[in-house]
Amino acid sequence: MPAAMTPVMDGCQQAAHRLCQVLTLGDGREADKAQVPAYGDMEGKKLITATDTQYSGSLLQSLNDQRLQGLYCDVTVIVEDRKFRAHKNILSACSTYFHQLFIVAGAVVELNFIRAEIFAEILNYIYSAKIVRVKCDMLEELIKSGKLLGVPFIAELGIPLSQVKSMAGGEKDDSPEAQSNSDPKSQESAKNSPSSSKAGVSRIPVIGDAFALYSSDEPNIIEDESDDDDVIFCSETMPDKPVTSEKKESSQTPTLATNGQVSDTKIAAPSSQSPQPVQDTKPQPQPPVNISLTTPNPPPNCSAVPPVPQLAPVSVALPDQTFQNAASLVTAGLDRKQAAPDATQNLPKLQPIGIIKPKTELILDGNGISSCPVSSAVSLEQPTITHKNVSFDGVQKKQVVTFSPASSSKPGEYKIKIADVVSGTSKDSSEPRRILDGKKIITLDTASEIEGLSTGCKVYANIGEDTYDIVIPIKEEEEGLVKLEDDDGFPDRKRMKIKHEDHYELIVDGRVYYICIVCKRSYVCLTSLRRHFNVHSWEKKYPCRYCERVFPLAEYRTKHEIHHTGERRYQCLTCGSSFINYQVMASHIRSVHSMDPAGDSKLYRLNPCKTLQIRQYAYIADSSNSVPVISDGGIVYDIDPDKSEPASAENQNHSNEGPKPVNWDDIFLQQSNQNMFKPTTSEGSTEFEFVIPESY
DNA sequence: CCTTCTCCTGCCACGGGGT
DNA sequence: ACCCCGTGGCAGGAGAAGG
Repeated sequence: MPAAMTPVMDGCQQAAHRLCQVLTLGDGREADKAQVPAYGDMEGKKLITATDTQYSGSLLQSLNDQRLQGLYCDVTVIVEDRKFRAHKNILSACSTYFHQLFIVAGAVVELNFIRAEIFAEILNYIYSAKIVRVKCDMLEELIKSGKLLGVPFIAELGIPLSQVKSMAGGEKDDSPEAQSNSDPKSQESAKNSPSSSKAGVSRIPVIGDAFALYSSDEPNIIEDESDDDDVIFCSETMPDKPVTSEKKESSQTPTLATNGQVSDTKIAAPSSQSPQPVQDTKPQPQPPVNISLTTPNPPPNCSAVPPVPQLAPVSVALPDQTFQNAASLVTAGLDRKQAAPDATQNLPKLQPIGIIKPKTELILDGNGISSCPVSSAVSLEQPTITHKNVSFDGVQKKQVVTFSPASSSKPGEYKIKIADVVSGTSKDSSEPRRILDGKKIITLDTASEIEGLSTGCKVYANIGEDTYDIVIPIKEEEEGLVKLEDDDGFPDRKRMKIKHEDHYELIVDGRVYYICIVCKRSYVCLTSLRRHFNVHSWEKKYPCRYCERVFPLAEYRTKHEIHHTGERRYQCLTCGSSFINYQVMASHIRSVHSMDPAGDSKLYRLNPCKTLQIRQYAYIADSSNSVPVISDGGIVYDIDPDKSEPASAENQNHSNEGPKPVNWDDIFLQQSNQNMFKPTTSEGSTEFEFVIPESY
C-alpha cells in the first residue's frame, strides 16, 4: 500500500498518495474498493494513473437521487396515467428512442405504446443499472418495451445468459475486450465501433455501453443486492458489483425465445452502440413510424409502435379559421412517401409534428437578432437519424411551415404547406414587434433566421409568405429554474407553475393559439389548455365519492356525481319537468315543446345544486340576461340537510364564513380516511337521501 | 333515427394572493 | 382597490353507444 512507500516518496509519489487517500477516504468509501493510483516509471517521469472505480456507480446513484427528488428534471414522460420526471440526457444516453425523440420533443412526452408499470421498471433500470424483482410474466413485455425504447440491455434480456459473452467461461477479465477496456483510448474506440465491441462474439449482440453510465472497465454480472432476488441479469459493466452468481443464472434466469426481432412490427433490435453524434448517425433501427400518422392519440396499451416525432411538416387543409384541432393546423405527420406540398389536402388527422424546435439561443441585442455562435441549427436542419427523417433529408432542409390563405384550394380554408425558403436578410425583423403577455414577439421573414432560435423561443407559425412570428418567453429559463427548486426542498410543489412546459404558442394573423405539447390540440384560451393538460399529466385527480372512478377534470366528476345523486337541476319552465343535465333538458324542449332551448326565450332554469357542495350560484337560462344569481332554492328537492351534505362537518366549519365552498380535496382527504361516503359503506341507506320530486 | 351519455372548449364568475 | 391567475361551473356542440 502507498502508506508503506511513504518514506521513499518523492513529490510526485506523495501527490499520488494524497490522491489515493482522497480516493479511498475522501468520501468515506473503503480503500479496497478503489483502485489505487498506479505509479509509472519511478525513475523517470512519473505518470500517475488513478481510477475511481466507484465513480460511475456513485454518479448514477446521484442522478437517480436527483430524479427521485425531481431535481433538475427536464422532461416529463407520461405513460398511461402516470408521470415520470427524468433527465433528457440520461434517457437519451440510455435509449436510442429517447435519443431521437428529444431532438424534437419538448419537456413533456407521452408514450402510448408501453404500460406505465413496464416503463417504471425501465426507468429504474436506466437510473440504477438494475432490474429488480420483475415478475416473470412481465418479462416478455419488458423485453419488448426495451426493444421499442432502444434499451439494449433490457431488449436482450431474453438471451440466455450462457450466450452472453461476459458469462461464457467466466474469464471475462482475460478477454481481449476486458483488457482493452483498461485503456481509455480503447474504450473510446470501442464505443465508436460496434464491431469492436462485438469482438469475439458472433452469436449475439453485445451489450454495449450506450445504455450504461458505467465505464466499461470491468465487465461484470449485475446482481441485485438482495440475496433473495429471483432473477439476475447480465451486464458487461458493473464495477461496484463484481459479483457473479452462477446458481441463479443457471436455474432461474428466464430464457425467452424473443431474442429475435419482432418482425411484424418491424422493430429492430436496439443498437448496442452509443448514440452517435447526429452528424454521423446513420438510420438506426427504430420503432416504425408509419402507423400512427392518422391516430394522434391512440388509446393506451394499443399495439401501436411509438410514434417517433417527425421533423418535417406537411401541408394540411384547415377547416376555416377556427383551428379546432391544431393537429391539422400546425403540424402533421409526413408520410415518407408523400412529400409533395399539396399532396395532403385531404389527409385525416395526422400525427402532429413538425413544431420547429430551435436549438440555439436567440439573442435580442437591441437592433436585431443574433444567434449564439453555437452550431445554429433548427431541428429541421439537422441530418436526422431516423430512417424516416433520412428519407426526407434534403427535403426538410429549408422547409418551414407556412400558412397561407391564398394557398388554400377551398374558400375559407387555410392550408399549411411546405415551402422552400430562400435565405435572405430580414426586412423588418430587427425590432421586437410587440409585447404580449410577458413575451416578446418578433417577426422573421426568412427561415434562415429561424435557424438561430433556441428552445426557449416559441416559433410555431408564420404569418405570411416567408414571415414568421416568434414568441420569446421573457426570462423563461430563469423562471423554470427557480420554480423547479422550491425553497423548502420540495421541487414538485410548484411544478404546475412552470411556464411553457405544456404548450406551444401559435400566432396566426395576430391571434394566439395555445397548442398542447402532447396532443397538439389548439386552444384560444390558455386556461382551457391548462385545464385540458391535466388529462395528460393527471397532476390532479378528481375521484368520485360514490364509485371508484377518477376524472381529470373537476367538472367531469361533478357531472358524474350528479348522476349518482340523481338530482335534476334543469327545470323546463314550460311544463315544470326537471332534468339531470342540460343535454336532456334541451332534448326535451326541442322534442316536446318544439322550441330551441338556446334561443332568446327563457325556457328553462337551472336550480342550485342541493346534493353536492358546488358553487352556490345558478344561472337563470336567459341568453339576454345571463346573470348569475344566488338562487333562493329551486324547491325541486326536499333534502334532509342532515343527510344531504356529505361534508356537513366542513360546512359547519364554514357556516359562519358565508358561501365559501369547501375544497373537494379537503373533503376527499377526510372522506378517504373515513371511507364513509361510498355507497357500500352505508348501512341500509345511502348517505344522500332526498325526496324525489314528482317530476323525477 | 332517436335518445342518452360523455367529452370538449369558449366563456365567465369566484376566490386567493400580490401590489 | 386593483390586477393576475387558478379553479371550476355552464352552454352548447360533437360524437359515440345503444335501442
